Amino acid sequence: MDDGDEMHFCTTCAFSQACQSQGYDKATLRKLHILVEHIGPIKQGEYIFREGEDFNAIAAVQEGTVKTCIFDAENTEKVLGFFLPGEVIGLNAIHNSKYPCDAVALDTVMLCRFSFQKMALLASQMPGLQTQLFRLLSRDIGKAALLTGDYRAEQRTAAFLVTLSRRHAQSGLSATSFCLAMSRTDIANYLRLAPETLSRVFKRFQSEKLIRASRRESELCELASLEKLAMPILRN
Amino acid sequence: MDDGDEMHFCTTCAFSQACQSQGYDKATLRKLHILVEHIGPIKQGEYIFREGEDFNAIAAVQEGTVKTCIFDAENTEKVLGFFLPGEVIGLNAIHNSKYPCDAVALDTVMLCRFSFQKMALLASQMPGLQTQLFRLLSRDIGKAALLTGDYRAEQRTAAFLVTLSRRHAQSGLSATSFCLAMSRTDIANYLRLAPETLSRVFKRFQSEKLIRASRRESELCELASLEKLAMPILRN
DNA sequence: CGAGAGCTTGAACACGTTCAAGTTTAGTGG
DNA sequence: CCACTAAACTTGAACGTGTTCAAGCTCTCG
Repeated sequence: MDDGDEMHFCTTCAFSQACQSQGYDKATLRKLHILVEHIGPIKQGEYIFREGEDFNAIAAVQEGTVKTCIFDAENTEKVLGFFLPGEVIGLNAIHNSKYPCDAVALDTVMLCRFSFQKMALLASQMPGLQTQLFRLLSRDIGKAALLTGDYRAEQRTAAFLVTLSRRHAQSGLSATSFCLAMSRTDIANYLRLAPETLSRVFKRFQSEKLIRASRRESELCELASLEKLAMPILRN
Repeated sequence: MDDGDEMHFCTTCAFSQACQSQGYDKATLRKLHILVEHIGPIKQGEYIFREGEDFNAIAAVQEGTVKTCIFDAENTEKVLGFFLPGEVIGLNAIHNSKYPCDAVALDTVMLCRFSFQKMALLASQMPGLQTQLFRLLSRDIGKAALLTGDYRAEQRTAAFLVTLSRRHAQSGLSATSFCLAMSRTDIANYLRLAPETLSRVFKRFQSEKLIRASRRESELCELASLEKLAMPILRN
């Protein structure tokens, strides 16, 4: 891959975006681009990293969807999160140098991988990059809010859909019509609901014309109503 | 306050510990100590920061206990966390330069405050400090695990007590006997349980001789049993 | 001693779970 | 192209845990 490609490729990465907007010279930017490792395509079901493995790199999702999960004491899967294009996985592995969860590709995934050590070193020379990293980490701290609460199944589901919608929109995609890469079971697991409950909520939403969902295709017909439902969780 | 005092004071801060163990020279260390602002005593019920305020500093708790919370859409309080001595508040405020929650003193609190901007700048020159900051942030990402799950009230409560015990032990205090700075109501709120439910769980634990708790004093008589109960949540 | 907040206790209720059976879907080989 | 299979999803009914509501208790501090 030549420089041009790399440059183009990396504009979708949060890191590069941040640094480019800081007005660094091309030589410095190149240092960042050298760290980038273009990984993929990773096929559905393949692991990106596994719990307990040594941490060495964080990665920005380029394409596809990644699921993170752990197996609890009874060896049942617990879904921790979903990562869409533009989002970064591995940040929770820094603190004790081991990945604390599995990361699995839900569909065909392309990644932008960075050696964290080298990136941190570079961050010392590029204040913008350091700030960006701190921000990225800080943002993830409060992220679990969706799960962190005794909300109704309807509210949880609405909040999930709204969040997904907003994240899609941030990538410039449609906010009201998208394709879910994850199964109902995974969503239910993530929302800490029984699959049966989620199924019933989806049905109710459909009968109330809030959404139209066939299998994986989803359309949010009344985003405003969903946002209203999700208010207690998302607070905006 | 003279330098000696400051030095002594700061040995309990995670930052200083990290940097001292890196073998920095005294001049560099002093740069870090200059950033420290010694705040307190803050009286029970006083706010350390409020939601929406501009972020400028993070702070390590020196003494006492801090509660973080927000008010949800229905204007009911939602407790997000408790911070014991040695723990750092404000990390979740970095990403958009506003505190996303309130921080309240639950008893008399002493703080070590750092301008984050200056600290980040210093971190560029001190790789050990930068690493420490990244670790601190990364550690908080997965921290909400206690709330993030559809666990039984007993398991939640056990996990809460065990976590508290471990955090106490880390400060060199007794792991089995301590004084809770927070009210039952706050604990219940934090664990997303009704106060009534928590009360019943405490009663059950006492009748099973797992704990002895009078008002605020708590004694964990069978830490092993509690840890077993909490296993599904804490995973060790 | 009295007032008020915090905590406890009991009984009815509700939401989501569980279990069991049925339906749809996607993937496979004849 | 269709039949077959396994997995995912849906539907219904009984159940259980935690909530809610209402009342009573107990500390603490004026």
